[in-house]
Amino acid sequence: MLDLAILGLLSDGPLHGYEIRRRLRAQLGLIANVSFGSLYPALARLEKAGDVAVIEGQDLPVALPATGSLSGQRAQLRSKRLVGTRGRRSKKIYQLTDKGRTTFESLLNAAPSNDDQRTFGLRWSFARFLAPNARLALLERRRAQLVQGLSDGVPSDELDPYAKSVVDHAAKGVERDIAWLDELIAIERAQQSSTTNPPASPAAEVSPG
Amino acid sequence: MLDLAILGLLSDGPLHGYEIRRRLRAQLGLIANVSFGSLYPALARLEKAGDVAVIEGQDLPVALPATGSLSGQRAQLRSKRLVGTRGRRSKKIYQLTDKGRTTFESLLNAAPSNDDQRTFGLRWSFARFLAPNARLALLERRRAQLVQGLSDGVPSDELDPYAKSVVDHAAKGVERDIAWLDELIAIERAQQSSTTNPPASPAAEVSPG
DNA sequence: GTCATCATGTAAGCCGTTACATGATTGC
DNA sequence: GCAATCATGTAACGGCTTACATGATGAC
Repeated sequence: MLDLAILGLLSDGPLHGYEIRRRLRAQLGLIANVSFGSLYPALARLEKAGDVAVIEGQDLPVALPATGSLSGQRAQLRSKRLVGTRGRRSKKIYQLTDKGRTTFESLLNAAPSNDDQRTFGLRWSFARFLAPNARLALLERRRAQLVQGLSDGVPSDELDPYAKSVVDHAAKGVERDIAWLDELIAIERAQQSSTTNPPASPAAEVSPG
Repeated sequence: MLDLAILGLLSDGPLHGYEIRRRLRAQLGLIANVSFGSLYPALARLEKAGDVAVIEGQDLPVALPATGSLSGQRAQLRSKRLVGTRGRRSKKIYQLTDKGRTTFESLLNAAPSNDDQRTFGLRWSFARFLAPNARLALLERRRAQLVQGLSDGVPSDELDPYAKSVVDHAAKGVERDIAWLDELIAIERAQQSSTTNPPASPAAEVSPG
């Protein structure tokens, strides 16, 4: 899931870790507060897998002026100490590779699993990268899940007032979600039919919001 | 969190694991699908900690009466087989201990942490076990969190339509949650003032739903 | 020259999952 | 008698968090 989010954000252009996190909170309020302890390892993993590649921060000299001094000045030593051992400490800007783009698409499409309960919002945020029919499929799958969940657990009565208020409120929320999905489905359908058999009106850029 | 849910459910009377899970889905749709792989270990842990105690299933003969029944013999043998080694295989009915009751209350009250983002619904389900002022505090803390979250991440524009639709829908959901909390707060306030200084009208049993 | 913020990382651990393994009960 | 369901558990593992540790940059 984190991978999906990272690859998705990088689809719009190179970013460094810190910035990725910032956007994660800002744009996808859902995943708010992904900690560095999971973000950086995830980036390292993705790099190792060849899905992303580092392009060293441009604002730092890319080609290090290889200092000939063996001992060197203390200040210099401290700032460069790590270069030989594990890489420099500065912005590491990540960029999607071709493989990464492929990975992203398969992550985005594939998901009959039940975890798209949480990842639906994330997926839909990246819906522009999906084919129109995949978009519709995603929406309808999600809708079915919600309907299912509603019919499943609704005894509601014979709960004490507090518990009941929670259940009822949650149910109302799910109903709203379904209504929202119905809007989105309608929009998608309209768009699809308008592009497949080009009618009179252009109707460009229909907003799903 | 699972502990809280378990202890809360057991506050209404003894239950066995399977039933706890059933109620978890039914009553608290939130935690739906807690797996056995986490439920049973949790119960074991709680038992070890002395928060719950096992009362062997009453529907099974505790003192096994030597039935003359033929088919019963095999079944009895089989069910007894493990008694010496690891305990019998049958319903294990759990019951809250006094310590468990205390643990439950502290779990329910204590939580300045950020995880009550997810646990709020659970907590409120058990609000009847909270003192009136603790109930109000819980509601107001939750409200503050939601308001905070709303003001935090709302650039909203300059996102593509799909991402925007997600963000906007989420924001609307949060607003609805806040409105709901406001209702609950009003109800609590009314109840509190009506019980502290008893006015004319009884106004018994105000439903928060 | 020091403080806040930006920036990257490691280590330990929690909480939960899936997959596996087994036994008991009930209905047909 | 056999299948479905009820019922309990273990093992392996995964993802994310907190806490820790470090370094660079810019503002004042």
